Amino acid sequence: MNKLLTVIVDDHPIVIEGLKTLLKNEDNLEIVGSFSNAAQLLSYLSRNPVNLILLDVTLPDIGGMELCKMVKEKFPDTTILIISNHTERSIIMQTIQNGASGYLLKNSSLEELRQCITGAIKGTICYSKEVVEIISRPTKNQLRGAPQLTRREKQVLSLLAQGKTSQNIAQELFLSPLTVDTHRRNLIQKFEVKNVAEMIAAAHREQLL
Amino acid sequence: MNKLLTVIVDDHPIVIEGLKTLLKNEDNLEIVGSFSNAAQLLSYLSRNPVNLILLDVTLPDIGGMELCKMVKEKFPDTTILIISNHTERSIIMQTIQNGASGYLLKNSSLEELRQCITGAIKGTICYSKEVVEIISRPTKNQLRGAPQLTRREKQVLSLLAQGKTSQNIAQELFLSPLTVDTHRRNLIQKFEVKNVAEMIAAAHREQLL
DNA sequence: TGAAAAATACCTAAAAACCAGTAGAAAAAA
DNA sequence: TTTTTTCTACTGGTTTTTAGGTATTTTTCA
Repeated sequence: MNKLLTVIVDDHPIVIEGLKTLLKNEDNLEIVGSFSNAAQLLSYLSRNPVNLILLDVTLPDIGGMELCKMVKEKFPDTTILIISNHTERSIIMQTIQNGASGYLLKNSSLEELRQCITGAIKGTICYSKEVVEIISRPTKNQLRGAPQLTRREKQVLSLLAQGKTSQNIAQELFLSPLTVDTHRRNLIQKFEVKNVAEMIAAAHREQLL
Repeated sequence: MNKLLTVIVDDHPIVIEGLKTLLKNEDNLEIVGSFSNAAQLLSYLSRNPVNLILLDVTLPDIGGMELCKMVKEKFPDTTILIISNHTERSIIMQTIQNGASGYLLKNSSLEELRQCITGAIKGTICYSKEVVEIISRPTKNQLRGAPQLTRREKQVLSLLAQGKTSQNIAQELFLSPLTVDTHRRNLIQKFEVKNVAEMIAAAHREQLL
């Protein structure tokens, strides 16, 4: 089997050197080039065959995200592995959407790197362990999550969103206005907001209205 | 060019089969999955790249509307086409507002479907013929419409939604609290609501926040 | 340039919301 | 059945909003 023709794209020379060293002894892989920006890579690709690209997402000229997309359009048979420090879920998901076959953090072990490369070449998408964690843990928006509301509180919230005053609500629910007031205060505490206006906005964001 | 990776989400197996059959012979599109509820779709999306989602709005678990929004937040590059039987204007408009790239009725022709898919992928929003008719005749709701707000009013509205008091806002905008008060009152009048809480809810409905 | 719209600011007073507690009864969960 | 949560209601006090106005200065645009 031919060796995998591999290039590295990263604007940190140190990272390039590190990867080169790490992969020097891999016998099914040969590093044929390394570039510090997108233009260099594209120029090289148009002249030479490449099987695998190890790509950083932060580059001086084009965002790695777009670059990934461009490369995949022109050279769909080339496998792209993202090697990055970004731990934001959205960025990771986006790169995959743009055609990358995997995502590794720069502190990944050689073992993980090797595993991801072989996986990616076979066509599967491959993440390093930490990345899997990031993907599987819901976003902080979901993490903080909508507060747990009681039945009564939901009722009161909904009536507040209709512009009703405590008195109105009390009449409607056959309660003392003071009780409604308590519910209102508990709601504001649960939502961790300053007043009803902000609470309505928050409730809307959390799809509670 | 790669084939468009397409998934179908509908709780009617018959619709799924129908769409599959219709699209089987499209050579620039490949159906890689079909799901009967939102949870299945989300789980698949987190693991696999998808270019196009054909989505029904009525699903057993989450409303297609919310689902649409969620998907677009997490995977903004995925194109969503709504395929539905709902002919209510508000629903159609809402899906578009939530990030869908088009809306078709289930009785649309293959020709229309094809046209909408190519259009949507290119970034334009695409409706089938009947849907265009529905949209073009405005409803009484649309007649009342969202109020016309001035620049300052929008600012104040936004800050109110953040739970700020008139004093806070005044400081932030270098105004007299009394001025902010005036803006607030004008806003409440324009929205024809009773207080700020209801206004925030209304503003959210009209997609002004 | 002149009219209309928007932004600014003020007054008064009542109504409502917000804050910080407490506490008994009812319902749900352990 | 005991414990916990939820629902109920209260005291007392402060801050903010709301409702009725009026009025000057900027901006905008026709």
